[in-house]
Amino acid sequence: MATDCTNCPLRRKEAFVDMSDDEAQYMKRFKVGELKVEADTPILSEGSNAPQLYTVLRGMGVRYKLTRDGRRQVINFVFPGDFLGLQAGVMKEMGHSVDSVTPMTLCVFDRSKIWQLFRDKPERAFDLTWLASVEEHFLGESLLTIGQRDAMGAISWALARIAQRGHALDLITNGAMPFRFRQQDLADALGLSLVHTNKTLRRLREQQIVTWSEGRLHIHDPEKLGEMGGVDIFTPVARPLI
Amino acid sequence: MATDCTNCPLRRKEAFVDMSDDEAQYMKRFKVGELKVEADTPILSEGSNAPQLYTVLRGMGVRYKLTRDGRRQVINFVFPGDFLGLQAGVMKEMGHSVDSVTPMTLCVFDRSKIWQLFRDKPERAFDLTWLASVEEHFLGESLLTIGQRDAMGAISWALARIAQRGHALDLITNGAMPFRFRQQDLADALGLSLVHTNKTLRRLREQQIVTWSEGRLHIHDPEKLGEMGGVDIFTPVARPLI
DNA sequence: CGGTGAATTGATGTCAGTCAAGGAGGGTGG
DNA sequence: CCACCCTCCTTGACTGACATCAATTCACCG
Repeated sequence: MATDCTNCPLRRKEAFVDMSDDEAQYMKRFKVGELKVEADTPILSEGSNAPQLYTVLRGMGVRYKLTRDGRRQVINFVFPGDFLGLQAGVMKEMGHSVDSVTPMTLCVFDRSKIWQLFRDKPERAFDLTWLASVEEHFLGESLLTIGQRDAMGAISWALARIAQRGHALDLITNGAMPFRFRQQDLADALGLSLVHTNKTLRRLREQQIVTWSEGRLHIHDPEKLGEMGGVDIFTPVARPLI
Repeated sequence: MATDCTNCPLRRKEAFVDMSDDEAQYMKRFKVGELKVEADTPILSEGSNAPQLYTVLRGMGVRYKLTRDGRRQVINFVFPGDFLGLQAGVMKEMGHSVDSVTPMTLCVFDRSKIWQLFRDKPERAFDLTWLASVEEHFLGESLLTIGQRDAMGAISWALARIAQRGHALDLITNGAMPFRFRQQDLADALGLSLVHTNKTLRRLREQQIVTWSEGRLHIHDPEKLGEMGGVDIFTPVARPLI
């Protein structure tokens, strides 16, 4: 039933650095199961100390934090191949929550085995640090965007990043990829209001750059989008798969 | 001349998780030297692949990124005990630049030895991942602040975090700590204009919460500041020292 | 003692937030 | 099968927090 790591469909995607058969074999022992969740389900919760770690096999979601007065900051969008729960794995607790947005399939790993991994497989331990660094790198870019760029620039950046990710994951067919988030999710990711996000998306649509409707993101002009967002859509960021 | 890791003055600070003598002994071999830089000196630069990694022994600095049009986003403030260059250590390149703001003393490590560390000292490798996670955790909080909070909330948060760090490092004497940054640095950290930052600081001063002048931060009302910023100043975040 | 960089303060402008209302689609139950 | 409700998207009008512009002060320094 569960997908065998050695046959993991994600392994061959351009989004990830190569994983040897040997490594896949090792990860197979590390994997304790598979979890399917439906859309809009909490997966990890901020402040908790989750006993399980996940790699996203299928589906999308959001990482987010909440303020005391209920405002939400989306940290980033979760795509297949993303590793969830690392913070709980090494620190005491999660710094953010994760919810599914579409139905998801998750590979489940046992948190208690993470230490084994550091002891037995330094290459994989290195990959974990690498992954944390990729995340840190990305968050720095988010910070730059939210702190310094205007709505048009911010939304271009976010959509370009998403398109880049979609491209690396082979999700794009006929210039479009599935993207079943709400405008509110994007607004919360960029610190913008829903209304202003909507109006900015309209401008991008009118300029024939991207159209986002009915859960699909049509990238009409990837070059333009990439240039506006400051992202090279066709050059994926190398990241290891856990 | 150079400080011996086993006698590192940072080890005993509350800011860091305990390091055994054994570990300190190991780090000593890992350390290749010490570097002194004066104020306002570039230390690492975004996009570069630094051959050396540093732990801050003394002094303060800023991590930052620049937009194409020259705007600057300060990622965070660098304090003693911070580890610089991890991104270059595991990925190809740095995601941000680092400049000194005061004179600094840096412990220098050789990037090429980082792999040895993963192979020989899994505990220390684990600490590296831990460190990256702490950083990620912090950046998530920054994102929440910049994206969702207003100027007063954001500045309170930033100053409370700084006070928390200062407290954990024993930098506070008579309710004040050295803080030789410019208002522009804080403004760039929070995505605010210099003018608005200045006016907000004035309000905090008038309310007898904090006073920042002549390179010193006087925290008159830590409870209030902590509450406004959503930070418990007297409970430091546990982080490993590398 | 002119020059430079930082802090400060007031005046003015604007980007984006908030408020409000309508429309489109989907689900449900009477 | 249609009325009702919900969620999400869309659009217009108004408002406000913060940006920008501009000028002054002060400290330091060669």
